[in-house]
Amino acid sequence: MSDVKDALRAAFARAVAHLGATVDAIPVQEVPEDKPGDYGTPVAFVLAKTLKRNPAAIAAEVVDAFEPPDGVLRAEAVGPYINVVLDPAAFTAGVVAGPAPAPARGRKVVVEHTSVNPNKEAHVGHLRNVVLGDAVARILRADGYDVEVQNYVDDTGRQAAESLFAAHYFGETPPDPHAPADPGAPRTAWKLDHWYGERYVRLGRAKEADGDAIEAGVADVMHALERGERRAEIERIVAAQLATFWALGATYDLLVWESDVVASGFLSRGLAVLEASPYVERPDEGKYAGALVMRVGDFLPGLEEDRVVLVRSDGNAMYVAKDVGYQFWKAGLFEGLRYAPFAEQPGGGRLWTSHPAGADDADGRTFAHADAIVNVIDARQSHPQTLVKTALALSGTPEGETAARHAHHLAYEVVTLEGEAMSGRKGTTLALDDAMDEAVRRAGAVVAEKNPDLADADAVARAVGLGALRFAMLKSEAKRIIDFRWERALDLQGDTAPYVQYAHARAASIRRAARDAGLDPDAPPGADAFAAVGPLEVALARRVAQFPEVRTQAADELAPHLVAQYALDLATAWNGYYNHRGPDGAPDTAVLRAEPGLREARLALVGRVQATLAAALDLLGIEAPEAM
RNA sequence: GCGCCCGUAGCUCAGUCGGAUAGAGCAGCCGCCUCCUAAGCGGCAGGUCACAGGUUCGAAUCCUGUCGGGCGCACCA
Repeated sequence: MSDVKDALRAAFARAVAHLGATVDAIPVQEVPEDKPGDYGTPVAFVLAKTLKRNPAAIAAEVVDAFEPPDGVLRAEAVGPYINVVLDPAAFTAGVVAGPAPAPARGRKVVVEHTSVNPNKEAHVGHLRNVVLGDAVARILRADGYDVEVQNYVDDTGRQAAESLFAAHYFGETPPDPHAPADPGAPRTAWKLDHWYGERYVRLGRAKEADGDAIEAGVADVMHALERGERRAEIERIVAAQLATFWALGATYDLLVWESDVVASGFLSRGLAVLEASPYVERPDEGKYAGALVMRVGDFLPGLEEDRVVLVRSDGNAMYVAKDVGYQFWKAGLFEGLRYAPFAEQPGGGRLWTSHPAGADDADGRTFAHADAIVNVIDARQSHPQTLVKTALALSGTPEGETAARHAHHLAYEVVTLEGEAMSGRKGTTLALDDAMDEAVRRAGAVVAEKNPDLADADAVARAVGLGALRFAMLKSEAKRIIDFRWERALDLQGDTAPYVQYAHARAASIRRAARDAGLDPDAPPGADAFAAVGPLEVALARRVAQFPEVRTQAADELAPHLVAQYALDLATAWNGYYNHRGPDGAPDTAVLRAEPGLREARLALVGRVQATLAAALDLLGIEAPEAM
């Protein structure tokens, strides 16, 4: 059924061959609304050039030679276009039977996303990273790839050190993360990421008056972190952050700690590989004396300074060098991380973590060894990401070159807040937890108003509110700047998740009513049930049939917005079908009141629509309520 | 200065790797619930696809240039 386009390509190719011509790839496209036919091809234009003849005449000849595949009635020439008319019964029945399962790709993709500094609460800028990465992982998995989601924890960085030091500096003791939360108290009083974040911002302000002492204290904490002495504290902050991401519906396979990457020797081994490169050197004099630098000018033209520091003259590695080691490991070149369970995730599955005291294997599970790597990282980090990739390519090793070729930086643009840049350092952010609370609150108010008798009102409010938030981050391309504004992010009508969810609930409602009427909505319709379906059903079924190719394209392009746009299109097609009226002004697409036979066919189509809406939403990490 | 990204309706965005009359949502106006969920549907209005060249049977889409906006170019990450 979704293979109709493939079948058409083949059929067109045979007809074209009949004219003694060949075309490498025959485009098959949907026919515009008001033109005759369902699918069509402009291939006659291409042939016109080689055959040096009128495209309309060629189209007519192709039509003559065309033998319709199953599910297709006939072809007709519409000017220079060649359009085909589907057999409504056969096509609709094929769509209702469901799509072919996604092929097993036999390739493993490691998706790294989230990677929020473990020193403060996540804000709505991080929301975009989490939601984008989670959706990409879901899409790749659904499209047949073996997917592993990693979340990198920069536990040796300055930011983590500042938060830990801030608590000490202000003489405050962090709250017990297991103590029951006081519902009335602000999160900064009991949720550890918020608690530390508040101290972190306060410490930033205190630097003006007491900079030297703070600097010394932070440096001490950084050294302690490098020795792994304060890992437990960072782990508690990470756990607090994860609670938020889990509530959003994201899950992970592995936390990779920077300190473990370093301790496992990936940094030094990565550097050893790079040092063998003719592009890497250690100058004795000049401004880079004593540092290890990489010369990238041949590969990245136009740089003011073509040398990049990998290891500082004081011996400390730069982020780029550490990341090269990490990326090598992802690609399977290095071994040696140890693993321990970190948590059982509400969304499913055990979350593992790298850990110095862990085991060599994780219950028989193998991490890394990626065939392809996707790094979901802010577009502002494009430059260092390019440097990492260049370093892999410059390593002179086939593995490094392969890793570079299959590493993708999924760059997303910033999220501004009401037109203003956010700063975690200054504390001018909107906490993700607060945004989620507000989204659910607003959705709850609408649920109470629209459907006061709804049984699972709270669960529906969560699904709708969080769905709206996620959808707002996903519906346009990653390279678009998003300005977070309450009215738009939490809008519940128009091009939003609730619009799609509502269409889903409406379909579910019909199936419920069918059950109440003694029908089995899951029973396959009889062989001749589809005889009475017409153009309205075909138009809807055509939309449904697009789903697998949308999913595959979204996977190939790492572009969840394609799925979001498709979900809107399918919901629109379904709503239009549902509300359709005949020439007499009376509804003409009723399901349960249709004559027997047609009734079963429509009911089955509605079931397929519902399943497809739910599947599309699931790729975006959005729940599909049965009622709302 | 150099590099990357963006410029489509008043606003926010889609636009099937060059195809048919450029589509949605929001905002505005007009209609539709004795009918399976009106968070919905139909209609009206709104466009020199930033600008100028070029390639092509055909360009919002590809190439060159210009203008406007964002980001990046540390011994930070």
